[in-house]
Amino acid sequence: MRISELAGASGLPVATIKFYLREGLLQPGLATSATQAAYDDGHVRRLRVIRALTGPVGLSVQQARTILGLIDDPGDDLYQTLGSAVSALPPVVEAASVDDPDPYPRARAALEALGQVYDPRFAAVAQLEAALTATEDAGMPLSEPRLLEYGRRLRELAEFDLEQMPSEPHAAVEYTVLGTALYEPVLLALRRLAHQDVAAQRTLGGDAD
Amino acid sequence: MRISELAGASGLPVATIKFYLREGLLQPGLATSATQAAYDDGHVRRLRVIRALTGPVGLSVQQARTILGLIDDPGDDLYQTLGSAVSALPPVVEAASVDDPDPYPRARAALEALGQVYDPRFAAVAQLEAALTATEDAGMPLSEPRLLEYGRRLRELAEFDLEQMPSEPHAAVEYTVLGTALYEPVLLALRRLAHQDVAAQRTLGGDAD
DNA sequence: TAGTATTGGAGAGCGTCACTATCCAATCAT
DNA sequence: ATGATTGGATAGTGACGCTCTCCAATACTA
Repeated sequence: MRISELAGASGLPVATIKFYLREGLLQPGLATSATQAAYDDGHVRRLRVIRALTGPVGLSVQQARTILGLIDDPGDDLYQTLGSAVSALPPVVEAASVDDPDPYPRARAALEALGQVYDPRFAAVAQLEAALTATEDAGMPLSEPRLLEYGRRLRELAEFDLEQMPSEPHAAVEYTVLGTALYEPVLLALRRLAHQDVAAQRTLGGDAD
Repeated sequence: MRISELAGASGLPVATIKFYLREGLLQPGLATSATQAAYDDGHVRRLRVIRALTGPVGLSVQQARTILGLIDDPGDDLYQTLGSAVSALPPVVEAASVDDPDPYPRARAALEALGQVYDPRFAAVAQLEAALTATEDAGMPLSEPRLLEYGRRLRELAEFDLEQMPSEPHAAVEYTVLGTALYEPVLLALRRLAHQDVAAQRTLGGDAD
C-alpha cells in the first residue's frame, strides 16, 4: 500500500499522514526504494487510533505521541505505565515544589477518606487537587460526603474495568492506557445525559420555584 | 476598586483583565468618568470563575462566554438551559444532518437500554455517539453490559447531584451549569486514581504472566 | 494650577499549535 | 522516454489566548 492508498483507506489527506510520520505518531512504512514505502493495515489502524486520541479524547499531538509510545513500548510494570499515561493526559498540571511538605491537601484528605493510596508523585493526585481547587475558586466547593460518594462509585467502576482486562501483557497495556483515555469522553457524555434526564423529570414533575 | 486594584486582588495582569472585558467574559465596571470605572467583589469572583473554566475545565474563551452567559441570563426552563450549557462544553461535535433518520444509533441503543429519554437534538447525544465511535475506531469498543454499568452508576450519581440542587432558581442554574463543568475534572481525576489503585493491588497481588 | 501617573479603550503583535501547501530530486509506470 | 508519484524537507496558514503599545482623557500631587 502506497501513501496515496493509505490516504484513501484512512480518509486523511496525504499531507496529514506525512505530518504524523514526521511527528512520530505513525510508524514509517517499509521503505522499498528511496521514493517508495509500503504501508499495511497496521498503519490504517494506527491512524484510526491517532484520530480518536487527537479528536474526541482531545489530546495534543505531543500527548498522543506519549500515549502511543507507551502502547508500543510499555514498561514491565503496568502500574507505572498507567501512571505515565495519566500524566500525559489533560489537564496538565505542573508538579508542586519538592519542598512542600503537604502539596495536595485536598486530594490527600479525599484519598485517605476513601481508603486509597495517597502518593503525591501521581499526576492524577495533582489533577484532583487542581480540580478541587477550581471548584472552590469558583465558589462551588465539593462537599466531603459528595466527594466520597463520587470516589466510592468510581472505584467500583474501576474494579469493573480492571476485571475485564486481557491477560496478555501487551493487550493489557493497550486496554488500560487506551481505555483510560477513550472511555473518559463516554463517561462524561453519559453523565451529562443523566443530568439532563433527571432534570427533565424534575422539571416535568413540577419544579416549584 | 480600580482596574489595577482588581488586578492585584485577582492576581491577573491588567492586560488580561482588559482582554476578558473586551471578550465579554467580565462584566464592565461602573463607569465613573471617561477614564475610570469601579469594580467590586463581584468582579473578583467572576474572574475566579473565568480562570476555573478556562483553566482546569479547559474551556476556550468562546465556550466560557457561552457558559457565563447562561448563568447571567438563564432561560426559565432549567432543562433547556442545561442543554445549552452542554452544547457549549467540549468536545464539540457537529450536529448530524437533519435528513438522517437515525443519526446516532449507538447513543440511541444505549439510552433505550438505560431507559433514558433519547432526543437527537441533545448535544450530549452527539457527544456520546462520537465517543462510542471513537472507541470502535480505535479497536476498543465498549461492550453493551459495560456501557449499561457505566450509565446506571452515572445516573445514580446524577440523582445524587440533583438532590442537592438549591431551590432558588438563579442559584439552581449556577449550580447545575457550573457543576456540570467544574465537577467533570474531579470525576476524571478520581477515576484515574481508582484505576491506579486497583492496578496497584493487582500488580502487588501477583500479576502472573 | 502645573505636572505626573493612571485609566479605559483600541489595535497590533506574539508564540503555540495542528495542520496544509510547495518544492524537489529520485523513482515508478507505461 | 516521459509524465506522474513518492518521500522528505521547508515554509506558510488560520485560530487562539493572551500581551504590548499607544492614546487622549482624567485623576492625583505639590
